[in-house]
Amino acid sequence: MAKSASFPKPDHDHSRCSASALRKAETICAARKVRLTDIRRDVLEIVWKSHVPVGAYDILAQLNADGGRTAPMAVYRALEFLMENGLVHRLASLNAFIGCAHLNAESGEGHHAAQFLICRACGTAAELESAPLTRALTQAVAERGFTIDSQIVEISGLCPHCAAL
Amino acid sequence: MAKSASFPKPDHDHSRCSASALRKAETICAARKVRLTDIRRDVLEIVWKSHVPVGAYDILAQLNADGGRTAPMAVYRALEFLMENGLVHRLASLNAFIGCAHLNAESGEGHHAAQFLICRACGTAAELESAPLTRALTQAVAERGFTIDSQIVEISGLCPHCAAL
DNA sequence: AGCTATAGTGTGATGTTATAACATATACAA
DNA sequence: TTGTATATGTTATAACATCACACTATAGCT
Ligand SMILES: [Zn+2]
Ligand SMILES: [Zn+2]
Ligand SMILES: [Zn+2]
Ligand SMILES: [Zn+2]
Repeated sequence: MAKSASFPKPDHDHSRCSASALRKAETICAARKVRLTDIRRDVLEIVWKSHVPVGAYDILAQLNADGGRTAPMAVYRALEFLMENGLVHRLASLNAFIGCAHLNAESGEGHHAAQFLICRACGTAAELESAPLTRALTQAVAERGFTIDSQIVEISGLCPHCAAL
Repeated sequence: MAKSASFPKPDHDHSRCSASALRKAETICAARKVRLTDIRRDVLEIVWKSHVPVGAYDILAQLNADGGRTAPMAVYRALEFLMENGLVHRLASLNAFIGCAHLNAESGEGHHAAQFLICRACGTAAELESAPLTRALTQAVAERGFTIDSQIVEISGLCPHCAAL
């Protein structure tokens, strides 16, 4: 398995991130035999416009930028689908959504546990995949006889790029 | 330092938890020279009615149960004060609030980092204080050059008592 | 093609959580 | 007492999320 990616650089070619994510999403949906409909694809595309988590109503506004009349419900339904299929994550501390950085067409799994680093300066959120952290967490929980269903780990602070300014 | 407390038992004498928390809160506020006013105390008392996190509007309803006219703002202001002074925590995954289980009149510190276990069956939330977890988290973050401001760790699942049923 | 079951979407209303803005009151110290 | 900072009251509104029900499109079958 690849080493965890570094924090997204402010000047990286993001069109590659976006295009790759969309391509993988198509593949994954085909493999899972679920339908990536227009609205779902549009929402996913908006979410992937950057590494900054975006609110449901922001997505809505972007969908309707050209005078459309999409309702909030449509956005939430699309997000629900995308989350079920592991294509986006929700950040509880921000009430916002971000594209999953660990798409893997091979894995049959839907949503997976994720940890996030969120920069207070640039707003960028990076998905963390730390085995030691997951291990420590699992262990600490198990020691207390608790059975884990789902976890939220969201760390706010300054990303290396913003700290260097 | 004491070993981390176990998950709150369904049948424990909760009036002790509550009374102790309120007493410590008085002490801490006195030490910090901040005012635990009536409304703040009332809100804290409501929060401590159980180990189940409570929503701001639930608190509001309880405050107004006798026909009062307290407004949402008052509750949010009280909660803000209580959080600043480390007396309650907010659970982002539930939009709800819970009394801090690690009150320590000695420590001059206000709010501290906390981790929570939340039972999906009984709703009880227990504050976790795991040094290894904190260490793993700090390390994983530092490795990526990220500077930590605040963290949210909320783990949902089944508590030992509910699992035993 | 035509039928049917299921999944997806449209629409309007409503529910829930949180904050803005400005007026008034209270505590405390000089 | 009188000023100043802190706390609260009040009204409105912002921001986030879901319900309920009607309608439409799609895929699979005959
Ligand atoms: Zn990118
Ligand atoms: Zn940054
Ligand atoms: Zn108790
Ligand atoms: Zn339980």
